[in-house]
Amino acid sequence: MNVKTFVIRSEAPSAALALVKLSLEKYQRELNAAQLEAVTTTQGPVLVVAGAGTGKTKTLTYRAAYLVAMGVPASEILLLTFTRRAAQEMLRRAATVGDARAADIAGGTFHAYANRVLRQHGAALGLGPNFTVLDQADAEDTIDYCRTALGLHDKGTRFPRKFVLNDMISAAANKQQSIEEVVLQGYPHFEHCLEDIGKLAKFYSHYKQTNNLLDYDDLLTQLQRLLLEHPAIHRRIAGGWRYVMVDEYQDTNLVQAELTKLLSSVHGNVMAVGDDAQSIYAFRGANYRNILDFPQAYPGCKIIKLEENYRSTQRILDVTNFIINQAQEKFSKHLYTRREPAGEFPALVTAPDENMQSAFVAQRILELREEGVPLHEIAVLMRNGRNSFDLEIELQRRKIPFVKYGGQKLVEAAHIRDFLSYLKVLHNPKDLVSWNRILLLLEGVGPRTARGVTDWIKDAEEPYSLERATASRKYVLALRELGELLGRLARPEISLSNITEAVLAYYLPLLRRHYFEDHPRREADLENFLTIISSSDSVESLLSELALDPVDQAATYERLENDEKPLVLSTIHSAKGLEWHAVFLINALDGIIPSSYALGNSTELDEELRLLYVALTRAQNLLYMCYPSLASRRGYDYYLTNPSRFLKELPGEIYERLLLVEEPAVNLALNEPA
DNA sequence: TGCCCCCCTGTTTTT
DNA sequence: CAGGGGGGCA
Repeated sequence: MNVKTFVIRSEAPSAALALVKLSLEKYQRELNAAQLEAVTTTQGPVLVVAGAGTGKTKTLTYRAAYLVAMGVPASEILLLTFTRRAAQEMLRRAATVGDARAADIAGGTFHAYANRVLRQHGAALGLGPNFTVLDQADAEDTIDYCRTALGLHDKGTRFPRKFVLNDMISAAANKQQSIEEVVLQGYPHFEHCLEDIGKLAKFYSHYKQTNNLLDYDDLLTQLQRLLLEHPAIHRRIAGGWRYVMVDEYQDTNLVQAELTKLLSSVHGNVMAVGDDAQSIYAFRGANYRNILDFPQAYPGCKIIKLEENYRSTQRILDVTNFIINQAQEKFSKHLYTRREPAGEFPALVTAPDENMQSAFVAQRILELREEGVPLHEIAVLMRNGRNSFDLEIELQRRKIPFVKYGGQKLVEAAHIRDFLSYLKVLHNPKDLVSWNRILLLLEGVGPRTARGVTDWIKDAEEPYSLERATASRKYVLALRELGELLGRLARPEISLSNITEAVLAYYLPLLRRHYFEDHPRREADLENFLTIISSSDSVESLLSELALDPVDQAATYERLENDEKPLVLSTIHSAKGLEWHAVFLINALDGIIPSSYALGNSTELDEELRLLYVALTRAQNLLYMCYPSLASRRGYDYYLTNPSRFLKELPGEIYERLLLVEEPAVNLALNEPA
């Protein structure tokens, strides 16, 4: 098909034109040719393939500012990004580039955007406006609840666990496949219970429908359904977006790709930005093919490549280019920089064991700080959240403040979820999963009793009159106390802070009993959590904020004692899009990166390689790739390890090796005058 | 029948 | 380190 573009000239007021001319000089001065082209190409579909550190964010930011300066109302621009943080940061910067109005551009994740639209138009699908969003842990609990309801819980031992079930159901939604296909392809060892899994998936779906619940995948698929099945609504919504921009397009899944198409279908002005070499979310249904297929999906699409790197030194790029070239699937970009000088060689650091690795990292960080590098300009990256435990202890010992991103989140910790369950029940008295959770905290109440009570709640007119739920006198007092508390707090005039205070007073004794061994730590967590959420103004907004934009600090969070901005610890996934002066990658071991789960499969192995690539390309000036040659399992039982297979082939002339040795006692003797 | 405690195992990454 | 399963006990 031949496609030409025909530009309809807008009759912009001349004042705006003058402004554009004026600022165009600024754009020409501050952007390179490819970036400028991406910024000023406003009509039709555009794909920007942007290598790591090539000014991707800058390009999007300037484009947003440019569009607004051209006179496009901010309310007609939609910017979809991977995290809400990224969107806010981008819009804030856009406002400083050109026009303060740029800050009013609608931005956020696909999920957050879907949430907004569905609250408004969900009625067309039979959704109430006050549906509850289930985060992953909620979804798992709900699935577990459904499993029990179907009586699949005591059918023997081989039934998948709740998080596996959730993965299956989610994969089916994200890849637009049937649950049977997913199980047969990805979980052949569960083929024998295919039928029960299918039954459960159906029941779960039905349960969500009748209880006004949406999980993450539903947010996307329901929005898709809304746009597909209701042309009038589709026209109105898509008609409102004159410009659609999608960041990190390589991490979109099929549904998101489809949504992009649907949302931009009226005006046809869509820009996708991404890097196929940085696709790291396949486990979530992301398909990096989306970005490769973009030109086919949007005939007439203009492709712009950004290849000049502004972030890293040449020596870092030499290593990262080599790394990514080991991929089975070849990438077409080759990053270069004009930065001078070439910088320090990236270092491969072999530590005798994990403690020494931590000691090295901590010591080197302190040295850098002495040299004037602020702590927050340094990051320690790891494959999974638990890889940093040893280092965290070392950092605490040396009083180095840090924040940790990724890994287990505060809102996923059992005690925080307990606490939130009270709020959820207040928000939605028919939330049986949350009821179940808080009932189980009562002394003497187990699954069976809890089940009886939730069965009663399901049809109860006054669900807070809990004492009517059971004939057994054993629990009546505890149930009455709980019911009265909730009944008192359910009034609309009670403020969120009053609610949290009362719930805390009620819950603390339960927490101490239930998590006796480590309750002080958990109490501290809870306190920390309450400070974080104190800015919310209602239970409803708090809950949906938490589901869609969870407090992204991990549960272990060192409070700062002074004003110094902390060192950053982060999983590689959470480090996406960020950069630091110095980057330490720790535990770069075979079996960790690449993960042992990916070893058997070259597609997954490639994703691990891209992940390593993402980690290393975060570094501006200094890069340390560390691994311990001896690791321990559960604190004893040491065994030898191998460094990541991806690092083995690195040519000797592009990096340097650092062998760690303990300061020999001899030196002390020599330094001391006899 | 239902609850509680101990032991075991293993979750990579996130909206 | 946390959650699930199994066994023991009321």
